[in-house]
Amino acid sequence: MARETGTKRIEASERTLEILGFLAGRERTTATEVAERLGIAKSTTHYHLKTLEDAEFVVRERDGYRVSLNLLTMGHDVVSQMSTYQAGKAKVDELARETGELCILMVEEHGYGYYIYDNRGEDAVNFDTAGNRKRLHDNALGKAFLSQVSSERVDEIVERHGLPATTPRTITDREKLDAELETARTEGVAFDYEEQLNGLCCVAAPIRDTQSDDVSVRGAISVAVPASRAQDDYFTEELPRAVSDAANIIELERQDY
Amino acid sequence: MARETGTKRIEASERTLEILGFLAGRERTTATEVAERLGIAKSTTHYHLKTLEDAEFVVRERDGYRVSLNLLTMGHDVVSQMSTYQAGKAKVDELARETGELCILMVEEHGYGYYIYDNRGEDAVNFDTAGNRKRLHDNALGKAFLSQVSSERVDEIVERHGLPATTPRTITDREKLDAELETARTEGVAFDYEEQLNGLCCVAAPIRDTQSDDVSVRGAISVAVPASRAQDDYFTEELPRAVSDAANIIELERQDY
DNA sequence: CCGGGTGTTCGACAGGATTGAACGGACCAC
DNA sequence: GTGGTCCGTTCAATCCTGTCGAACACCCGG
Repeated sequence: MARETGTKRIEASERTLEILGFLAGRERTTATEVAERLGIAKSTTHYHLKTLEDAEFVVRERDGYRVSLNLLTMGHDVVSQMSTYQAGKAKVDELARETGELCILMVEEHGYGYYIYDNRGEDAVNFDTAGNRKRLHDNALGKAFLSQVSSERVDEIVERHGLPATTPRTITDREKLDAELETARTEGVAFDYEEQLNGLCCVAAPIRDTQSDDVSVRGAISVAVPASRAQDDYFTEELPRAVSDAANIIELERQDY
Repeated sequence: MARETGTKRIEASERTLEILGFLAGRERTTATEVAERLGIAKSTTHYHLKTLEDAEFVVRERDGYRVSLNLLTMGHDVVSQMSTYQAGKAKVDELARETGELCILMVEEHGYGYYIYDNRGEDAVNFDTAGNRKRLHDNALGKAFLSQVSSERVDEIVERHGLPATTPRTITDREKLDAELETARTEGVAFDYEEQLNGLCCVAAPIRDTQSDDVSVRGAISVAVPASRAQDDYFTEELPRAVSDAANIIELERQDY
C-alpha cells in the first residue's frame, strides 16, 4: 500500500529517515560507517546525524551513534491510544492468570504483526515479546489475523514479505497456508506447532472489528505454551475456548473506546 | 548537551522530525491540522507526511495520520542491546518474585528517566511503566540516579526540565532536592513518598558503571509499593536492602556485555 | 446537488542540501 | 615521544530541491 506513486518526496528527509532506520538495526555505529554503508558523503551524513541528534532521535556515545529511547516512548504512546490495547490489556492479564501461560496481544500494520502487550502466568515460557515485530505467516497470531482478510490482501502481504522459514516447520508454501487459513476460519482459532520457534506452540483468535459494516480485523490474541504442554484436550479444546472467549469480549469492549 | 552550536542542520529533515514528534504526542491528526499547528504550508506538510508514510514511520488511517508501531519496535531493539537491560532483566524478575511488588529498571537519556523494563509480583500495583519517560526529580529511580552525578550535571538537567510538581509532595525546590540527594548518596538508596503519584511509594538504588575510572551511572532499579505498605522496617530496611543488593549484582554482571 | 472539509498537484523561485577535499583531534603501536 | 590511522568537523561552490499559494480533485453529509 505504502510505496511508490509518481508524486514528490522530500529527498533530504528520506535520507535522514533511512539513516535512522539503519541505525535502528544495529549496535553503536560510527558516522563514517553509516556513510560508507549507505553510499552518502561523509560530510552529508554528519549533518544528518547532527540533525537527528538535535531532535533527540539519536544519541551519540563514545563509540558511535545509536537510536534514542525516545522512539520507545513514542511507540509506547501510540500503543496506549489504540482501542485494541485499551480493550485487550485487562483480558490478556486475566487469560494469563487463568491459564498460567504466556499471553500476547498483536496488532497488524504494514503487513507485519506487532506484539503490543503480553503477560506471563505462573508457568509461562519466557522471551521478549512486547515490542517485537513478526511476520504473519509463521505464527498463530498472524494466521488468526490472516484468516480474516481478503485473499487479495494475503497476496499483497505474501508478495511484500515472502514466506521465509525460521524453523523446519514454518509454512513456506502458499497453498498450505491457504488451507490452514481456511480451517482457522471455520474453527475460529489458529494454531502454531513450533513454526516460529522450536519448542513453542500457540493458539490464537482474531479480534475483529464488529462495528463497521464489512467485518474487518485489527489484531489477535494468543496463548503460547512450551511444546511439551501442547497436546491433548488442553491444547486442542481448553485453550482454544479460553482464547476465543477472550477475543469475543475484547471485540465487544473495543467499541467503547 | 544536545542543542545549539553554530553548525549547520538540515532544515527539511528538522521539519520532518518535528512533524513526527508532533504526531507522537497526539491521537490521529489530519494533515491540515498539522500544517496549521506547526505553521507550515499545507502542501509542504503533505510532502513531509508522504515521505514519512513511505518510510513507514507514519500510518495513514481514515481520520488522520498517526505514528507507526515501527517506532515501538525500533525502541525495543535499542533496549535489547543495552547492557543495563541485559544484566538487569533477570534481576528485576527475581526481585519482583521475592518481594511480590512492582519492580522497574530505568536508564537515563537526555535528562529523562526511561523505564525500560518492569515485572509485577503477586501483590503488585498496576500501571503502565515500561516504555514510559519520566522526569528525574520526582521519583526514587530518578533521585537514585541523580545522587551519583556531579552537581553541574544536576544543574544542567534541572535547568532544562525544571522541577514541575505532579503531586502535592513533589520536590519543587532545588535545595530540598540537594539535601535528599545527599542522604541518598550516603544511604545508597533513594525514596519516594507519593511524590510522583498519589498512593505510590518507591525505593531505588543506582546502577553504577564500575569499570570506567571515574565511576558513572547509567540507571537505577526500584521497587514500587502502595502507600499502605510503605511503612515500618519493610519499607525502610527490608526493601532498601533487597534493592541495593540487586543493583550491586547488576553492576558486576553488566561488565560482561 | 451543493458546500465544507479533506488530500493532492502545479510551476516558479530562492534558498539550501550535497560534495570532496582539507583540517583537527583522539587514540594506539611502536 | 612520534607517526599513523581513524574519527568527526568545517568550508565554499554547485546544482538541485524544498517551499509556497493557488488551484484542483475528492469524499461525505445535508
